[in-house]
Amino acid sequence: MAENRVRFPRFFKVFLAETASESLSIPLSFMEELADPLPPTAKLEGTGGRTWKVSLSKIREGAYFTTGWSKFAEEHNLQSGEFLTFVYDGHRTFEVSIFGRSCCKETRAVAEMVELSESEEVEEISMDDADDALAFSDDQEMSDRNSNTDVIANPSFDTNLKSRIYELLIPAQTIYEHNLTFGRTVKYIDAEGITSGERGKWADNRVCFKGWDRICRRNRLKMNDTVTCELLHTRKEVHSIRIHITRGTA
DNA sequence: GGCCGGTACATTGTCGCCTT
DNA sequence: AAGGCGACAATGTACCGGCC
Repeated sequence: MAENRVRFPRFFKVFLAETASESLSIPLSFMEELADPLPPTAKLEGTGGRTWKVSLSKIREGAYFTTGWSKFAEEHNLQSGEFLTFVYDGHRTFEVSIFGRSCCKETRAVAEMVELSESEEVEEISMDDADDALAFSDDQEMSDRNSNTDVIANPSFDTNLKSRIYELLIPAQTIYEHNLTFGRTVKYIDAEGITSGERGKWADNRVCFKGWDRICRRNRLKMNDTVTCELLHTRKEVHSIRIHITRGTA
């Protein structure tokens, strides 16, 4: 199935208007995939088949899409909380896919009208970029093939800032409900990029992951903020946790 | 026989203490 | 300061007995 395809390096970001409308940071862990020195520009290939030229800037140790990014964001009508995947061809082109809040891949800023049968479009979601970044649960995948309802495809749970900030506890109920398994590490994905955490060892086999303090700190979490942790998995094995933060009002 | 309330036990979430 | 792990409180569930 997917194993025969060329595996280009890829990363994904959650778009937040307040931090990413003018520029977008490229995850530090992705820097090793980029040429050194950094090329001055890159090409973004949108979901509608058009391309945008953007500047690549190195700020401190990180790289950013700068000039041209805001135009891309505007023309794709990017909204906070939407999920973007970037597939890098190894030269200068990033193929960008947009997953709206329905968790389905969306086509925006089209170059021309292209007739796409429903089955083709869904196939693209499940076979292409989504297989690494977004893993749909078996049940949800089936339902998404038949409808485009506004539901969250991946298991998720809510948490908030605890006194024990360096561990993230995965609720047993969530694990049980979705029959999930976990490896030795998990990737945390938030608006700032990707970081990873190792699994903690608890006597009663409950599941918790370290490195959560980095997420708490870089997102400046407060006690009244709600953090929705979306569990991205492949065949029920969770490989990443996507972080959505709802700021409290108190 | 079916329903309801009380109790016991199991499970889970959080926190504190000790070690590194 | 960070991490490991146990203690304990809170919550959920199963079981049992009494009543209608």
